[in-house]
Amino acid sequence: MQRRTSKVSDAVIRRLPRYHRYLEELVRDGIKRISSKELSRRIGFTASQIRQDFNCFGGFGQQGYGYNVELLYNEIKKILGLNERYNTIIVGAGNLGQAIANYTNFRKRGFEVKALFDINPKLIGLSIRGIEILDIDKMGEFVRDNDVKIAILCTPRENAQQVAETLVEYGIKSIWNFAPIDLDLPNDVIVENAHLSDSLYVLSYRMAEREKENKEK
Amino acid sequence: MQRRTSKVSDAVIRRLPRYHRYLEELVRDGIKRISSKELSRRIGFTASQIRQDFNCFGGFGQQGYGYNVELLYNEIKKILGLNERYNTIIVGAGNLGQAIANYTNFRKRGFEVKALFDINPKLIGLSIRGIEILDIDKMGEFVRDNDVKIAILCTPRENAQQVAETLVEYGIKSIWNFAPIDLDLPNDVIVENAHLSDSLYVLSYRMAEREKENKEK
DNA sequence: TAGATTGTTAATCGATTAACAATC
DNA sequence: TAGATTGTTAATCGATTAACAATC
Repeated sequence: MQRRTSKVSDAVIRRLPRYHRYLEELVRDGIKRISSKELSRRIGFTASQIRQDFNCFGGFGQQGYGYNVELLYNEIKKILGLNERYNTIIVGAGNLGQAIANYTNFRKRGFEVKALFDINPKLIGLSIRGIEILDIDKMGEFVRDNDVKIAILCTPRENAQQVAETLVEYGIKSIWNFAPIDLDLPNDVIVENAHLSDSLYVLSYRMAEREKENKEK
Repeated sequence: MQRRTSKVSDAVIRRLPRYHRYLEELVRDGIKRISSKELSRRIGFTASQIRQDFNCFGGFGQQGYGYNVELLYNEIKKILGLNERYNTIIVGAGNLGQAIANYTNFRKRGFEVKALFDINPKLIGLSIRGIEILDIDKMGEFVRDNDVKIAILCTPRENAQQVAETLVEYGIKSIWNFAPIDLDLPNDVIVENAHLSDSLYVLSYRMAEREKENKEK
């Protein structure tokens, strides 16, 4: 139960996907090396922060030279676990669930949707890009038999907690949660929220703030 | 250009939608008053932080009593700008764009999708919940004629920057960006990112981290 | 070798938590 | 009045930035 692992802060972790994106672009553009200064100019973090961030995971650079783009990109990929493949299921085959099943980018990155589940008899039996929508009653069996590592939760808010508990019973340890609710689950279950409405409300907050500023003038 | 407005930090702002959610639940459950201590127990922020956060916007509580749930809920709603209505358009009518158009929750909150836009002739002319998919060439005209306040950007990464620039030319000042790219736009344009893959990668990071911890044992 | 740039330590800044006087 | 709980100031903690020695 000890926690030796020098915990990397959440702030750093949430910057990693952005590094990944920019490094991918550099690779795409055929750029071979980059300094923290130049990366700073592009990505918008300070050079100091960039070096600090990378050094949470070990030194990937070389004094006087900078960073080898390809090497750094591969390291970040590995840190993010993007060298692995993960079987996933989508629970809740409504519009959002179907959209995610349809979204090929995730599959390209190693996240493969093996099935969708729903309670709606009208949906059960349909296929999205060759992925079947199954009865939610079959979920437990499916999880056990198909080495499912991630559940993508796209049910309405009302059902989310209960469905999540069921998933955990069946051995799921990672949930990507789109339902607008904070799941209450055992500590060893990893939950990452994609609360779209929270994000939209921040946008609307900033609009309201702007409005207020303009009035005050 | 002066910035007198006592700027509320991003950390506080990003907690507001969560307060909103919990307060809504309290209202739904018919609870009339709540102390920061009890709210802390439910929401998981410290009582101290809760009081600090609310006091960024003025004192909504009463010593010895706590907070009136309904009043507080309405204040948070107002702060988030959720007492307003906003006309929106969705640009990019692929799976994600369609899913968002279909998602009735946003409309209930005052975000009304007036049209979708796409370049794909197969999609143009179709309707999603009575909302038409129009040719992207009509976008400028539509924005001008329909008091569109928010553009929801759901194009592929490759087109996002260019489409965003066009939107800004037509007067759009707020963009909810689902494309996996950081848009480079004038400072007065409000951009809120909903980078789904970034969120997924954080999940996969935590899985990889867990894996490593287990190995080290 | 001289110049560039990292890795890392120290300084600063901002956000969170604790404490408590004010007051309902 | 006594008890509860806020609003707010002060203390602490953690994250970001600056500085610089190490070194390619």
